[in-house]
Amino acid sequence: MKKKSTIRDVAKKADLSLSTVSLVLNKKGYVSEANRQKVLRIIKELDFHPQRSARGLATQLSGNIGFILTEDHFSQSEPFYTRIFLGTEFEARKHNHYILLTTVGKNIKETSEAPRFLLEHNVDGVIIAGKIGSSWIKYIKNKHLPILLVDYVAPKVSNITIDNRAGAELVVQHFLKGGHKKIGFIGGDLRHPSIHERFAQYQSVMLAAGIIPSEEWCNIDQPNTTSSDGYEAAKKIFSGNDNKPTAIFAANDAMAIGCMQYLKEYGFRIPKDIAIAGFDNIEAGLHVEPRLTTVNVHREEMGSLAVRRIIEMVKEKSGVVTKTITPVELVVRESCGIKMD
Amino acid sequence: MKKKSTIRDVAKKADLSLSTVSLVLNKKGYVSEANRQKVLRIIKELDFHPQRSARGLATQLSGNIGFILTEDHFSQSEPFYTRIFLGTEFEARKHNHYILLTTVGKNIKETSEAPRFLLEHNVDGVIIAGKIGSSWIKYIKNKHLPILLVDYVAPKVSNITIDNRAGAELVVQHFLKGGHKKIGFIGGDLRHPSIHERFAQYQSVMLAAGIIPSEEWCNIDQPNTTSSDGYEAAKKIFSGNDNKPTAIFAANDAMAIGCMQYLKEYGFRIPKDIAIAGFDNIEAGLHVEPRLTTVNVHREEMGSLAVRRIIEMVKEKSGVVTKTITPVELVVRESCGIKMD
DNA sequence: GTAATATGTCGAAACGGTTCGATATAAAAA
DNA sequence: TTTTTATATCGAACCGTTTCGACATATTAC
Repeated sequence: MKKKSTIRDVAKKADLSLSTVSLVLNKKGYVSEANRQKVLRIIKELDFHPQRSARGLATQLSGNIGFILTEDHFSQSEPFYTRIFLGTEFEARKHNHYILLTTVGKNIKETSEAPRFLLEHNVDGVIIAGKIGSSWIKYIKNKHLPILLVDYVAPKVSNITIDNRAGAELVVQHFLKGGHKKIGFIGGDLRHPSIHERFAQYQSVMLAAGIIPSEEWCNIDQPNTTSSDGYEAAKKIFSGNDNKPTAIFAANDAMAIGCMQYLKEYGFRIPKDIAIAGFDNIEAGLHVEPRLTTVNVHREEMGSLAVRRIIEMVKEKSGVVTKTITPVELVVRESCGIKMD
Repeated sequence: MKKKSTIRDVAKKADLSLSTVSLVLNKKGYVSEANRQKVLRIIKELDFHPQRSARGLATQLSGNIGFILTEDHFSQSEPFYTRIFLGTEFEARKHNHYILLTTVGKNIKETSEAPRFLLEHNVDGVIIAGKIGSSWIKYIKNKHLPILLVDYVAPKVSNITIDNRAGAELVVQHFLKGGHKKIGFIGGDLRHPSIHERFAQYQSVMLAAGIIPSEEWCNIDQPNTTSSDGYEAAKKIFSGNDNKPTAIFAANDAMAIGCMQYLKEYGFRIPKDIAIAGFDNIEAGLHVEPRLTTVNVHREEMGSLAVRRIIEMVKEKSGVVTKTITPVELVVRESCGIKMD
């Protein structure tokens, strides 16, 4: 029907200048309380919303935040990073920002072009979730854009990570409390810091408990951390090997589920013969039989934390590198056969 | 290091006016081939990229496309719509557009506020994936924005849908060819047009084959179409009922998988005792034992189709309502125990 | 009582593009 | 040859906001 209203319409109707209205809009400078109320009222009346592009042009800020995911991370059937994205989306709304999601190849050469939002200076900062090639990080740094890594680390870059060590410790202690000694670990892609930390902490807790973890209980050679990697890892450990573990700590839930699949097919009873626990607390862990004991990770919260942090970084421009660790907790279900007390 | 270059820098270096450079940029009007080449070369040299906000302000177009998903659709563990989103993202890149993803409550009242991109006129068109309350559609229409529904229908709104009837027919025919007569259907949320069509076509193919589908073979009362709904539906059909079907066509893969879970737990052998097929061809169908026969849906393609279509709609402004149906194909795996020939 | 400071308002200049005539020349039609 | 039409280039206005500096008034300090 009627045309979009602009700040001019508001100013005219309020019998004030553009500047004053703008000051109200941005909560800046001095405006008398009476006029501020008047302006606010008229803005409501006209259903006025400042136009993004105009504001962007004037401030040289887009109000957008780039969210980069590698293609393989996005395509994973279990939406781990997607959940983090969702968290960013919610939080961004509150701060009147938009998230621009894009996927890229692992390294910059693999893809024909960089995300357009980088080329067009259409984001004020970039959040990267999960493992990514360092070439990308270098490239973005070069554009002088704030970067924040989520569930990944790189030198001199701010990040938000999971308390993997605490999580691993909770799992191993839980097994120990249940009387297990021969606790194994399955994992893949140890170059991912999260996986690496989980493994490292598994080892040190075992040693601290006076148990030397046997190599026969473990398999960390899988290329990835999907459920089929878990299946393969289980095969390696449980086929033709006398020194079998009685419990398995999987690097993540997907692998745990693949592992369970193998065990069930080959007649092992869970948790009676083999206890098992994962990490991440993905949905699917609720739908397996028995339900999977795991470590809960606050994915949405990591996302919203990331947004708050990156907005700060955009404002500050100081370039201080911050490292934030988000807590985890043990979620005990039936796959371990151990009661909480 | 150096500042972002602007169209002015390009013009100066090329010894041409702003207008001419702009014409080259937008492939409009007349520009001599020599000058066009010169401009293009200098753009490369200066690594110039027109700034989004400036262009947006001038054209009154944002270059953004809104992608709306209801919260429950997004949160589903199986990323059906997420895949469609991915398709839109890829396609949008090619057309130099961005996708703004947002989630909303089922109906407009449930959520405190409309997506900001609607308020701020920060999108040129809106893609809605999956079922959504009609209040939303009305609201967006009111903003005079082009709308395109994907995997959903509403009166007087353009859409892109799946050829559900063809898919259902393929499945039922496949069962019939395998000698099955007592073919059941499980489903939920029949108000979703896709589910409804699958069920309707199941019925009509059965009738056409001279079989009256017994109610005892079917369960369509589940509230949703998740795997636990599938589990429940299977329980209804297979517990305490003599007239059991020998084959089950599930409204989607998630339900099929839930159904398989029930059957396995209660000692039915798949496909020997019960054959089963789903719809959607989700990843998880590959990871169940036996692997799930299903109907493949081109999700990414639906997404890219959607983007192309909505961009056309933005350009045309004609408001012609179009309905596009995307094809499907049968994917035969082991869960039916029927060979292809 | 005057100088310094805090508060309130506004005009005008950006920000970086697009696009509408106006103008000039070359090619085609009369 | 003159008139029309197609091709090429440009200047200037415009899109809707923010923000700087100027100005005016009210308050406080000295």
